[in-house]
Amino acid sequence: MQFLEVDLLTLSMETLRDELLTRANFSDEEVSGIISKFKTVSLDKKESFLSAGKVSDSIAYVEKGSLIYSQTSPEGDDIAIDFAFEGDFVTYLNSFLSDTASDIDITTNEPSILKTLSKTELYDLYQKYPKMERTGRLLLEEGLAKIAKGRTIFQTMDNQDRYLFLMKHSPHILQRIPQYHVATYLGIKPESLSRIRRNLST
Amino acid sequence: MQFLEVDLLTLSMETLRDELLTRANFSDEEVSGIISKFKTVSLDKKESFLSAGKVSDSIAYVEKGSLIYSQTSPEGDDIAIDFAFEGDFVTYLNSFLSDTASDIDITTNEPSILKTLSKTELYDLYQKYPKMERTGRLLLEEGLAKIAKGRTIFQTMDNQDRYLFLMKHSPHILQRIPQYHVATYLGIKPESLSRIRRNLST
DNA sequence: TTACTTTCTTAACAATTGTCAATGAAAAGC
DNA sequence: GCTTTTCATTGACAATTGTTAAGAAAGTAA
Repeated sequence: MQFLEVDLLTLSMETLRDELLTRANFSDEEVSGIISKFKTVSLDKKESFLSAGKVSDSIAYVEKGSLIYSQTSPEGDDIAIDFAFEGDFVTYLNSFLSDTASDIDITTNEPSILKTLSKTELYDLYQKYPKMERTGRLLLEEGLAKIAKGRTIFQTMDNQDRYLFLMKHSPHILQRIPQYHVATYLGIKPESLSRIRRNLST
Repeated sequence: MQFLEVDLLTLSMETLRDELLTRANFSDEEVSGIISKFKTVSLDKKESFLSAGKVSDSIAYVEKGSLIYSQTSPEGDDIAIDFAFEGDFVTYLNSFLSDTASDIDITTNEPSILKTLSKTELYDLYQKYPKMERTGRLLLEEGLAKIAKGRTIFQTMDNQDRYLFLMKHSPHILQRIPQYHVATYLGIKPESLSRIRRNLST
């Protein structure tokens, strides 16, 4: 059991290493220096990574598991904003960049292993390894393109087409996230999603 | 008239200069070297900056005027995806990053003056001025935070609240963009936006 | 100015979604 | 095993939005 965990961590460490290596030509020592700053955090199901009211002062690389970004409406409903899976970087930029209180929660959807890095440590790394700026820029470019596409989906498709799009392009979301969270993520009520699914199966 | 235009260009040039200066400590020579690579382009109303089917191979800084990102639905309707105003950088990242054909159009909403830079020139600048990576990263961070917020609005607010949000946070859009474009931007039909406006005024 | 085009509003009806309440199924805890 | 909780589905009705078509208002050009 001990060995299994060590294997798992070793494997996961290499994943983050690959992530960094593919985006800039760091030397092995540089990559090790960067990775050594990350801290491993294990969270149970439904544990919080970021709570509304607190400042998002770190980023996390998802080694294993999944997380849900959610916002509580004035009526008290929880609305899913986004999801994160293995290989994703997690933070709430609106809070992170301006050091202001977050209006969203980020909680685990299942037991998860994260590699975290504080904002201070990240900025130290930018200072120490200027090539990191490129890694940061490339990750942000990909993230921006992805989320912009997501917003376009909302503007151009109706509810059923959004669900079909999710089935086609993000089946892992439907497999791993409870359906009522998928519904609010699509901007509709769980009952409406049930109806859409029923219509599709006939 | 000649003088007026020169004044205008000089003024506008300094705007882009400020944009660069505030995000990294470039020397005056560096800023001049960077800015000299931009080309000034004047477009009339409803002229195209990017057409669907073509690759987005340049970025543009909006010196004056406004532009509309739009997508044509399978039914042939034009849907506004985003708008750009003075001070914004314009490109379609999905196409720009992967050199694939764009599925959206970017056209001027009014006569506009743009400062354009080709992808090749931009990457040369990243190479020549490593500090540019930081400028790029910072612009992307702001852009990502902004567009992520926009998507959250879609997921958490109903149509009326989205319109009220736009009134409060982006009144310039309502002042300068035709209402039927604002409607599709909000994900609704122009007739629905009219109804919402009528309900609000009673 | 007049004529023309574009944009915005209105109304009636159809279609979709939300709301509320009840039931069934699946998962979690004991 | 059982019980309890959570989640998904269904149906009836209300509320909202889409559709279609018409006309009013605003903007453009001759």
